[in-house]
Amino acid sequence: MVTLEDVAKLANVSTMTVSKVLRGTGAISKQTRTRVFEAADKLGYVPNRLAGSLSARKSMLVAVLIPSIADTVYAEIISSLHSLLDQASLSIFIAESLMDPEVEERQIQELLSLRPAFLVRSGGIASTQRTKMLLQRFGVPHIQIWDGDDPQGQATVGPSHIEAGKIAASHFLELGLRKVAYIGAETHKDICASRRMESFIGDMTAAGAETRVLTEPDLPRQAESGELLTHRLLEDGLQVDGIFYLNDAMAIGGLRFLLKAGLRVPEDVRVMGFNGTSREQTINTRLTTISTNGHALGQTVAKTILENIGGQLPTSRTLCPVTLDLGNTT
Amino acid sequence: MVTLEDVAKLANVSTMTVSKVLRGTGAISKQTRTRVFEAADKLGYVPNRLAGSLSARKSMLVAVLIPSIADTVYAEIISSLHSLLDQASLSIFIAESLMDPEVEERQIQELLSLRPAFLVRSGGIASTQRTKMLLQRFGVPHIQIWDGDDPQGQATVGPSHIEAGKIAASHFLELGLRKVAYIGAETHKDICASRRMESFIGDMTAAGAETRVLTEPDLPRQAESGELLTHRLLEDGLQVDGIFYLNDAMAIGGLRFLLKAGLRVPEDVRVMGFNGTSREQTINTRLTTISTNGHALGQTVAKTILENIGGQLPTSRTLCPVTLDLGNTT
DNA sequence: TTATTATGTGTTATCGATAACAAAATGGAT
DNA sequence: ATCCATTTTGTTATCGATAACACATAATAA
Repeated sequence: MVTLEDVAKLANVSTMTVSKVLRGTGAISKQTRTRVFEAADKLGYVPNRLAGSLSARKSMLVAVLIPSIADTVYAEIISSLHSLLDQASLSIFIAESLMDPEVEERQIQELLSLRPAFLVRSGGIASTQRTKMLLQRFGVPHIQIWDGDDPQGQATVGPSHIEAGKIAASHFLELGLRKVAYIGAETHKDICASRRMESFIGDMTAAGAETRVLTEPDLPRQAESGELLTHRLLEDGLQVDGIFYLNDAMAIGGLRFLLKAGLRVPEDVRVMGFNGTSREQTINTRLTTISTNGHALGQTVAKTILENIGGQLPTSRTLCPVTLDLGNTT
Repeated sequence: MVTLEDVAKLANVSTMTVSKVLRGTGAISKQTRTRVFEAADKLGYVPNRLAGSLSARKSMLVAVLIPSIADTVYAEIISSLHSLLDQASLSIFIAESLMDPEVEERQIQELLSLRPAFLVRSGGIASTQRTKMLLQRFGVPHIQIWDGDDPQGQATVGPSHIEAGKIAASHFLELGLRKVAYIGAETHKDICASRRMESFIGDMTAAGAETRVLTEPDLPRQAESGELLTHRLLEDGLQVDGIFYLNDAMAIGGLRFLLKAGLRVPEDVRVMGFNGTSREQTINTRLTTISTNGHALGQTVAKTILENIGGQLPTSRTLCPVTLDLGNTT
């Protein structure tokens, strides 16, 4: 393995000089610079950032902890985050918390063991006491994303799920709906979803509408679950004129079932999703949904990181806009 | 920051003893073990893996380079990879190549600077000469995924895109189609897509069918592009009875356009996608598609890594199955 | 010419762990 | 009590860089 020293020997300078040249710090004459570059190039030298970070007591790593990489929302955020951080030579490493506080704790420990410069962590789950202590003790600049309503991190970037619920409610109310349902899954773990549900149900109830909540723990948040729960809702003989789903996938499953059951959407029942991830995928139906812009969120996070790298990350809160995307299901 | 030494002092032993206890190596008496654990616990010690890896000359890092994190296929692979590697305390860090050989080269360099134990890299693009040299020189165990037809890595895991194209062709031929088109995008960069296209067109032509290829560089591989290119195809006045799309998103866009244009699917035109990512998302239409199992792929990769960690990664090739998912568009 | 700055370049200590080997403690067996 | 084999613990060197400062060398001023 080629080291700084090998390059130094070939270029006939000290390792320190090579280090300076390669990082562009310090004052090195043009000739030695080219000599060093040539040597490094000839040897195919790739710096060892493990050693570098250890020595400099600062790393170029950004740790990201999200519930699931396979979830489009987070994937989009990370992708956008990556593309900006990349320009600053910051590497991203990721872990999944699966919405489980215990897992989150373990993962954060793993992540911290790499001594990242920043920790980007999805909020929305009830972190354990130990997790909070760890974060505090380590003093890593810590950005919480997704749960914009809860300013836990030093910086918080995310949509307000309370607002999302309000938007759904006000839209349903404008349409004059009087009997509505919320259909979700795993509500006990997902604080963000709970916020949407509560503010939605709260507003609807306050306006005198009849409400119903259907959730079931340990149900994957997929189309089939939407179908299942919608099926259950209808079985109960309940007549609803609007359903707000946990996410788009479940809304689509629900739609599937409603149409199969002979109901007309939006004439008989109106349907609203959350997340806007399905806009791309549907053919005739454009789901009415409340969407957040993952790309923008990622950008904001990246900007926050780049602006504060090396310094103190100030406490701040950025609320990302949530917008109502009118489709043809309401 | 708490170090090994702090723990050692508190437990009244040497750092080496602490190191051994925490890693479970060497023979340490039960009492010192508990003493060390208690001390570590009290101090909230989290090992510094930068230092550890540097010292042990081996890291617990797995580098992953894929075209795009936001792409469902890859996200699924990484997610499944993560969940297995996690059990072995292997951390994943990722980078996007954007299907650009230059970017790939830069990213690989960044990734190698962390001295990963394994490099998982998506094939399907034409790597630069320097990239190949780097990989060889570094001798990192290197697993190529996605392009199962091209055994470039020490281990290759992926579907055969040639087979995928053949499956599409044979299905179309069984249905008696005589005039078919392939609609794609960015074909010059994406070798995998090219393989599908070529084997599809090859087989169709060999069977005497009339074929047409419509691709355009620098077009995002999204629904809109599918709409656009399908529009263009129809404009040309060409009558086709089957279209094979680059991926599901584009197929869905295509479908959207075909239906808008008053064509019946599958009666007038048959449509086939690739990837099976949309099964979840559609409501009435189940797109006929050729799908690969990203989860299984990730598992295979993880297994390969876990089995060969610390040792030599033997050259191997695992072809992942591609299956025809019959929907109602053919 | 000598003193005084800049401008380059090199020295030494250090970061936080682990490997490899060395030393001490323990426990029978004689 | 002595010795050898185990079991347990500690020492020293090292991994590959960087920080901080020290030392040359060249450029400018007095």
